[in-house]
Amino acid sequence: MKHPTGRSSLLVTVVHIILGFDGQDLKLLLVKHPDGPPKNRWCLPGDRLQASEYFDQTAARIQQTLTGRGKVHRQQLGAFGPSGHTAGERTASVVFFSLMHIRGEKLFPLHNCHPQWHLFRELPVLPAEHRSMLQEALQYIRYHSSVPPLLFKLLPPKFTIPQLQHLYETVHGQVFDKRNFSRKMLTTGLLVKQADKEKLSSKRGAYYYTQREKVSKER
Amino acid sequence: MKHPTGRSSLLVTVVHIILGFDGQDLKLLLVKHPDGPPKNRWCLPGDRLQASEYFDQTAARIQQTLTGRGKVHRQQLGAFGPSGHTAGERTASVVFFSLMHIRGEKLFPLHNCHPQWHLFRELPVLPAEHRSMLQEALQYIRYHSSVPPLLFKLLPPKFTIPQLQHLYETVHGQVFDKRNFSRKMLTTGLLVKQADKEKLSSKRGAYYYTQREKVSKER
DNA sequence: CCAAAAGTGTTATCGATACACCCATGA
DNA sequence: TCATGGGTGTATCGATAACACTTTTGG
Repeated sequence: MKHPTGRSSLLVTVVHIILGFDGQDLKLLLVKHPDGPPKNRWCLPGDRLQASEYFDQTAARIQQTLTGRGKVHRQQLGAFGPSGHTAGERTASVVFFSLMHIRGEKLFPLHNCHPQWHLFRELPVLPAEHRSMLQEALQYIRYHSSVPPLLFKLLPPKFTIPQLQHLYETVHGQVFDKRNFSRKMLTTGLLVKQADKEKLSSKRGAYYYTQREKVSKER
Repeated sequence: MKHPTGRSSLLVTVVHIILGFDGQDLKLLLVKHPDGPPKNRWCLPGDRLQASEYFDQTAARIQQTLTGRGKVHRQQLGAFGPSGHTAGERTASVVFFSLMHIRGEKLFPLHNCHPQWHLFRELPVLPAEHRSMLQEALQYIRYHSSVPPLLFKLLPPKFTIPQLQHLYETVHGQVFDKRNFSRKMLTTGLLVKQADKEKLSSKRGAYYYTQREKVSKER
């Protein structure tokens, strides 16, 4: 597997784009470094590989450390860079993204970086390279959100169709017809209607749904 | 952009999966290392980054060196590994794939590696990690071959519809209805019928087509 | 004249879209 | 009782899939 020898002088980090949905709003997990660089500026969470880690294990560890949860959807976007093209030190990043629902637990620091959920629609300005990583992630998610319903990974255990529609509209940046939307979601057969309703955001209340546990193989 | 400091001990290489189509058969470009490792065994071409190279530049250089052509479609699949999980030396690979038509020119060695086109349907056994890279590339190509017609990148300047169908069938590993196939291809508006015919593979002959130069912005 | 591959047209089905009204309830 | 958001049904259109026969020509 090895190619002509030589030791890389690259610094390789894993950057992890963590999107969350709390039932109302889409959010992005950002961290701020008190001692930088970049100093005191919000950016995407990331870390170096530890000994014997695969890239995806690093991503899982970052997420586990920050959010306390590791068993969630996660996917690699690709390798970026290396940046620092002219300088002596070069940095490459392997970028992952993850979709999780936010239960409201506390976030934990990673290497003294302060983590915080940010409303997706009101993000602070990120470093240029992080912006392009985020753009690619969004592009990927939009493109893949329909057929295998990727965005379902963002859902809390119980959710309503209007919440789900709101989520799709946020991600796609456009509005959908509510009848067509609910029909499409329902006909996937992946949603299970519950008996109880969510009554906070409307007087009538909207039925809760859960995701179907397992799609049994057809016979 | 940088994260907590420390120098990576990783060896980072770029692996490039180059698929070619000569109008008849789908082929894969493999190289054999006379001095290994892996010794005297066919595997996917690859190389280390040179100073100031981006990953995609490395991939372009590999392709340029081996085939003499650099201006072709190329895409990153992602980062693999790092392998060598237990040993001291760890290797990560950033994998690209590329689709090009084969004009029949000579191939050129890269670092003494002997390159050769192999029939896609009769590939030698590759190292395990290379097999999984190839699997992922195929999955990607199959999934994305319809909407923006990715496989068109494999086509020579002139080709026939039956050749195109044969290519699709090879990649997908299944057969398609010839009437539906040609209708779908023609209605994309991306093909331009030529006056002359290809007469080698049939008595009647099949019309040549070319790809439309540029899709002019509507109206 | 015949084998072999190229080329062509119609119908049925499915999924996607557009669109308008009634329901339940807290205030 | 009414304003607010939740829930439902129907008609149309375009894309896809299934399917069979005719054309050309080298041998």
